[in-house]
Amino acid sequence: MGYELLSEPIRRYIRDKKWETLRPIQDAAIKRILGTDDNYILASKTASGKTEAAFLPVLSKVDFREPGVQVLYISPLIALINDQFLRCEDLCRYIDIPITKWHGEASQSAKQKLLKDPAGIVLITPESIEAMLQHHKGKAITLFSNLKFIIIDEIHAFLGTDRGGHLLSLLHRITALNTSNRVRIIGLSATIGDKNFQLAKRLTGNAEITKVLVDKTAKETQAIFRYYPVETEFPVQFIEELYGYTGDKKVLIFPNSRGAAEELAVKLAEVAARRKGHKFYFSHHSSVDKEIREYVEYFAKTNQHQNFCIACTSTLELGIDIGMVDLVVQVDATGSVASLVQRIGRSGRRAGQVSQLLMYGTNQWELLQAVSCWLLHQENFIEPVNGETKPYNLLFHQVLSLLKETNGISRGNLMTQLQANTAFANITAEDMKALLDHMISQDYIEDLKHELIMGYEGEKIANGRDFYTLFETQPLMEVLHDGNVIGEIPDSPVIREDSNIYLAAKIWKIKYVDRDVNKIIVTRANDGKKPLFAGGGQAVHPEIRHKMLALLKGELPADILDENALLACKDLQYTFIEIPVDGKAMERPYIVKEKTSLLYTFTGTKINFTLALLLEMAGVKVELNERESCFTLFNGQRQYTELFRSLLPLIEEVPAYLQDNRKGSGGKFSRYLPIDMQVSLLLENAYDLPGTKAFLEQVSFVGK
DNA sequence: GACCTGCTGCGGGTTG
Repeated sequence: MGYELLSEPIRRYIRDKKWETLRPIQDAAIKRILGTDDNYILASKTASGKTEAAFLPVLSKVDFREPGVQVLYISPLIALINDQFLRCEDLCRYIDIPITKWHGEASQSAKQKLLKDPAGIVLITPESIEAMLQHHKGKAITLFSNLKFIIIDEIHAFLGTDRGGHLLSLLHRITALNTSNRVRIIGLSATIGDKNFQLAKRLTGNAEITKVLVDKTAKETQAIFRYYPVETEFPVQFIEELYGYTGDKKVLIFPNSRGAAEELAVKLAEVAARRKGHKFYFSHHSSVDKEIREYVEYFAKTNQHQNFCIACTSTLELGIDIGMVDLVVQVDATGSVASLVQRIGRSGRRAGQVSQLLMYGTNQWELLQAVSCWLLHQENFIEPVNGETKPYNLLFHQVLSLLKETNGISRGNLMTQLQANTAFANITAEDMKALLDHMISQDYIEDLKHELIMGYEGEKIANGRDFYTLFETQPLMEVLHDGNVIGEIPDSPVIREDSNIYLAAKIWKIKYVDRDVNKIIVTRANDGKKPLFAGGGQAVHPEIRHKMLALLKGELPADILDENALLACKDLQYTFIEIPVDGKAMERPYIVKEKTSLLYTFTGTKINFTLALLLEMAGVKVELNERESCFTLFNGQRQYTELFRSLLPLIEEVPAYLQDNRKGSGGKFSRYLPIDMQVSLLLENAYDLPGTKAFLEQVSFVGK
C-alpha cells in the first residue's frame, strides 16, 4: 500500500482527515514517485484527488530543512493558485513548512518574507517566473537554485499553445539554476487524451524519463439533449422552460458567449423573481470584475444548502473548486470534446455522485455537433493537438527576455542557451541565426561585437507592461457604477451614452463614455441590450465533423434525445436522405439549388479555411458557412470532385501566396519577424496543409 | 455567432 510509504506527518494528516482509503491515482502516484526518480504525468478525471496524488508523496520525500524553495507549483490561473493555497496550507501545517503565493496579485510582504528566508513551497504562474527572470535573476537564484520538484497543474491547458512553449522555455531556464541536482517534474491533468501523452511528456523537458499514470475510470454522466430553436434573443418560453429545470438546483449554465451568459442570467433572475424563487443568479466571465467573480466563486463554494445559478463561459471550466453543482447546462455545442469533458466534470464531484448534463441545441446544426461531441466523449476521444510547431513568436520573445535578464550576452553564449532549450528543438540553428540577424538589422538587438544588448526598438517592446505574456489581448474599457468597478468590456458600437447594456447579471444605462481613459460610467436600469463582444471562433476538429456525417447517415442515439431533439435531428437527416454517402470512404454530399450548389465537406475548421484559400487562389467564388461545414458555389458546373482534385497542385504555392496576402494573425510578435517566419506561423495557426492534402486526395462528392 | 489566460518598478503621497 502506498500509505505505508508516506512519512509519518503525512500519514497523520490522512488519519485526521478520516480518509478510509487512498484513491487509485493517489496510491499509484505515491508508489512511483517515492520508488523511482522519474518524472510523471498524472491523468485522472476531475475530483479524483490529483493534487494530493502529487503533493502527498512529494512532501514525504523532500527534506525541507535544506536551504531554498524545495517545491514549485505552477498553475495557468491565479484563481487556481489561491484555491490550492488554501488546500495546501492545511497540509503544510502538518509538516511545518512555509507556503507562499507568488503572482501579480499576491502580497508583496509575503514575497519579501520569502526572499529573506527562502524555503518550503511556492505557488506561481509562468508569467511571474518570466517577470522574475527579466528583472531579478538574483531573486530566482536565491529562491530556486535548490529545487527538488516542480508540479504543473492543468497541464492540458498548456499543450499545443504558445503559452505551453513559453512554460517549457521557463522550465529550462529555472532548472538550469540547479547545478547540483536534477529537478523532477510532475504534471497533472483531467483531459489530456491518449494522443497527447507524448506531447505532455515533452512539456516536462525530458520525455525519455517521464512516465504517464492514467486512471481511466470514466465519470458516470446522465445526459439529456433538448432542442429549442432560438433566432437572436432567448424567447420568454425558453427561459421559462429552462427555469423549470434549474430553479430548484445548484446550476452552472454554459452558453458559448459572454453576451448570452449575461442575457440568461438577467432573464432567469426575472422569471425567478416572478415565481418567488431564489435570488442567487450570477454571471461569470472575463468581463465581469475580478472581485465580483471571486465573490460568486466563494458563494458557490461555501453554500451547502442554498441553490444558485451561474451563467458562465470557460472561466469556470478549469480546476477551480466551486463546490457542489447538481446540474450542468450546456447551450449549443462546445467547440471541442475536451471542453465538454471539463464542463461535465463541474457537477457530481462527490464520490458516488453522477454528473448531470442538460444539453440545449438552439439550432439543428448545433444540436448535431453537440450530440457528436457527446458520442466522441463516450468513445474516450480527446482532440490531439499539434506538437510539431516552430515557435518563432516565442523565440523572438525569449531572445529579448534573455537580453533583459543578462544585460548583455555574447552571441555564442546566447546561441548555446537557445539550442539547449527544448522549447526550440524544432527550430534549426540556421533559423536562429537568421532571426538574430533580422533582429539586429531592425534594431531590436544592438550588436556591440563582443556582446549583444537590447536595441532601441527592442526596448520599446520589452518595456511594455504586457511583455510577460505570449498571448495577445484587446484593449478594454472599465465599467464603473458609484465608483465601483463592475467589469471590463471591449469597445463596440453599443458603447455610447444613453444606451443600455447587461453586465454582471444586471442591466445598466450608460451615462458617460470617456475613450481617452477608457472608462464607462453607468447607472442601474430595467431594460437593455447584451454587450457586444468581438472575437475569433474555436477551430472544430475534423473528427467531430466526421461524427456529424455518420449521425446524419446512421442511427441516432434516441436514448439521450428528447422528442423535439430527435425530430430536429431527423429533419436534418431528411436533407441528405436521397444522397448515398459513405463518410468512411471520404464521400461528401452536395445539393444543387436553383442558382447555387451546396458542398458539405464535413471536415475541420482549419481544413475548411485552407480549402477556402485554395479556391480563392484558383479564382473560384465561394462562400463558406463554417458551422455547417458548407461551401456555396455560384457557377453551374457539377464536376465537384474534379474541381477539388485540381486544387492539389496549388497547395505547394500557398506559402508564396500568403507572403503577398497575409490575413489574420500569426501570434503576438509575428509582425516583428522575417516574412517567411510570419508565413510559417500563419500556416500553423490558421491553416492545415497536410490535412487538406489528404482530404483533397481522397474526397469525392456525391449528389443528386 | 463566437473563450480564456497574466503583469514590474519606482517615486511620492497618506496613515498609524
